[in-house]
Amino acid sequence: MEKKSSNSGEWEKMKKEINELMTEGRDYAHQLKSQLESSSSPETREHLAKKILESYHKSLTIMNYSGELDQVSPYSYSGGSPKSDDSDQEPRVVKSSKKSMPRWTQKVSITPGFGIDRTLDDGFSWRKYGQKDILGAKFPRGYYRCTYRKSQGCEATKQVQRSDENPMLFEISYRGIHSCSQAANVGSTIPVQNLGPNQTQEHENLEIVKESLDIGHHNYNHEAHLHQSFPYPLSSTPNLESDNAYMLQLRDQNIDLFGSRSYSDLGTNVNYDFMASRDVGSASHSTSNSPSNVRLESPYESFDPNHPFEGFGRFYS
DNA sequence: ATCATTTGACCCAG
DNA sequence: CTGGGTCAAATGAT
Repeated sequence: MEKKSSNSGEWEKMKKEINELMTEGRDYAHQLKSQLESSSSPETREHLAKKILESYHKSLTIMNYSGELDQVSPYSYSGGSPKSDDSDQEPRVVKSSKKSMPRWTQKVSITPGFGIDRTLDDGFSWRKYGQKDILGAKFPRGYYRCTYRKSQGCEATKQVQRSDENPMLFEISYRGIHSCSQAANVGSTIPVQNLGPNQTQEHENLEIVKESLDIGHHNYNHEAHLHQSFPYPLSSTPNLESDNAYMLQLRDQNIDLFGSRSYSDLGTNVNYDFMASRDVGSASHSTSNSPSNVRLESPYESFDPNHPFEGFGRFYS
């Protein structure tokens, strides 16, 4: 299998990223191990566990995507039903430079009260630059680009589209690889400590969801509580279950990851679309800067208990 | 004042 | 021409 020559650049970059991510994950794991031995605060441990998970998640994303470059295998897995998934309605047409960027889709379902943050928060900071009504779709599509596009020339973008059927399902399609410093440092969602230059990240995370959720204007009838707009408790709240649960989850995922299932925590469904080729200008930096999250409380805590999400029962284990 | 989001206009590929 | 993606001025938030 030969890959396009133009892919090699991407490949090298991804390789490097994966390497960094895995190394980082290992380091965090080590830290966590020692933290466990010495009775440290549960927050610290949780934090570490989260970082590890993020590292894994990211590297897997990259790996899976890069796999598409090598071999054309429609990598797709769902967190619940292994049914026809490959049939994504995505234009797999590549042509111009811009559209030839690597692209893959991730289906994310949020669950009230659980790991939404991690599901929607991919660890990168995004800035919204547009929103469009899409033909046939109830909800508009949000367009985001890397916050550091200007400063670092990072061309990564993503689109967030809420599912018609399931308002809690989001289809997030990514385009391009991050070339910004974020790429080198995955663990961006830090519960405590605020070291980042700007704390845009937590905003982004929230906004993304908020927007996407808030855009029911299309089929808004007087019937529903207009102001409701799905105030899920999302955010990058580190409000994870407990250390133990989290650790178990972590272990579970590890198994899955290297087993056959892979990341299937919250119904996260990743759909990788191959094709790509277009070197992303700058090489990846390796700044030690860490965008952080200072979110400790969720502004969307006040969601309606009236409307249960039973219809979406399949999300969380 | 700065930076992010909103939103209609604009661009362009199909 | 149409629809999807992006731009950029206005607006909003901090």
